Amino acid sequence: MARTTGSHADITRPRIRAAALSLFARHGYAAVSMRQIARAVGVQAGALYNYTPDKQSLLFSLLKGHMDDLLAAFEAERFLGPPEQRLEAFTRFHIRFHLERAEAVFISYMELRNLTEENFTVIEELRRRYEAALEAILREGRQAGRFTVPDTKIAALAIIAMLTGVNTWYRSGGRLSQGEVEAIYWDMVRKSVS
Amino acid sequence: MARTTGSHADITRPRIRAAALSLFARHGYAAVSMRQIARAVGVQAGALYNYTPDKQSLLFSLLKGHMDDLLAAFEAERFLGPPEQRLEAFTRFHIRFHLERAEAVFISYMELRNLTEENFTVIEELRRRYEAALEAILREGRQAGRFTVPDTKIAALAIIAMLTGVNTWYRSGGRLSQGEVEAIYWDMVRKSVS
DNA sequence: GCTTGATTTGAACGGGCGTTCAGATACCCT
DNA sequence: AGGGTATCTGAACGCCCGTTCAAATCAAGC
Repeated sequence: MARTTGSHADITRPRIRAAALSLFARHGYAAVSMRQIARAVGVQAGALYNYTPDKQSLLFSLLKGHMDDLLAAFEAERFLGPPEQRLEAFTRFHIRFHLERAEAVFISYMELRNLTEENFTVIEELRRRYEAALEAILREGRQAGRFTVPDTKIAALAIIAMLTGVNTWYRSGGRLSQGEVEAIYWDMVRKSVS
Repeated sequence: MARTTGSHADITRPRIRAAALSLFARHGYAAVSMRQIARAVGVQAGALYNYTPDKQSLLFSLLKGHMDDLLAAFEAERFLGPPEQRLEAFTRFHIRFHLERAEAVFISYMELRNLTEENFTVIEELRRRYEAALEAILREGRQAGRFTVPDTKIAALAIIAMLTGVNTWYRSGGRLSQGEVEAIYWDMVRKSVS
């Protein structure tokens, strides 16, 4: 009989994913070899191929997983109430979610060009869906006369770029707590669409 | 006597830099080989080493050149007048300058991690100087009672992240002209610090 | 405790990497 | 016309790459 419980795969697979995520974030996909990932896991390079058909699929799986997590977490939040409240919830959610997974966020932006065209299309569509969710909030706020936004599509992209920028400088234990950072950014976001 | 005018170096050097810039932007520093760069220039790989001691120096030179250009162009603008006017000038300058050199901007963000520690420090310091220039505008505007900014340091980073985000979606010939984009972003920046 | 299949090893494959350098080439100068 | 040097070629160096696969190892169920 096959071993179904407690098999090494249950342990090795996440360790490979974690090692690949960390190494890709630190050195870049192209600069990291399968042997380096294997070494980080404590295994020979050949063993990785029990878990991924190739290096490209490993990258794609990490990015796809990250985007799926993002959309799932977003939808689980169920933003309710008036537009201002929903925009604030989005702002705080975005900062919190992205700070919690800095490495995944990093490679999701940096390694897009290392995806095959087919894989890139998939990730881009998921990202587009997330952007559309923010744009919907802005559009409804504008229709309700609560927001003044010349172009909701661009405003959505601008806000996301601004918020994601937190990841480039925030370090926990620094001058500001995460809550303070959220408050500062919410202040700017709120005013920028008022 | 040495050939001093019309030497091939005057032609080859910029072609190497242009090819490297373009290839690094498209595929990433680590994924591009010296042989690929040479092929794009129409030369053998060995010839590149008449112009750069090694691949790392070539990358650093491109990034350093970009940052020097940025600071030189910024200082040449001589932002004058009241804080609002200077902030608007900064906003439009940033968008214009960055859209004009999308490839250099791209690698200046993406390839920082492929710099040696020493080279990274140099680029980081130049970037810090640019950020400080924006922060100075915000700080003076706040002191003059024209801006409401809870944290000028973070506001500067947030604004720069928002503005640089234009590069990820803007394509000339698209729905909006560059002037329209500048106007939309200036509207958001202005309000965000009001 | 043996069988069986999941998991891993370790070696090999062809190929590309960054860099070096002796020799060939091309062009300016006298 | 010929000398001299800036520039380039082409081959070579040792090394690492992604991937494959037969054989070894391991652990669960009988």
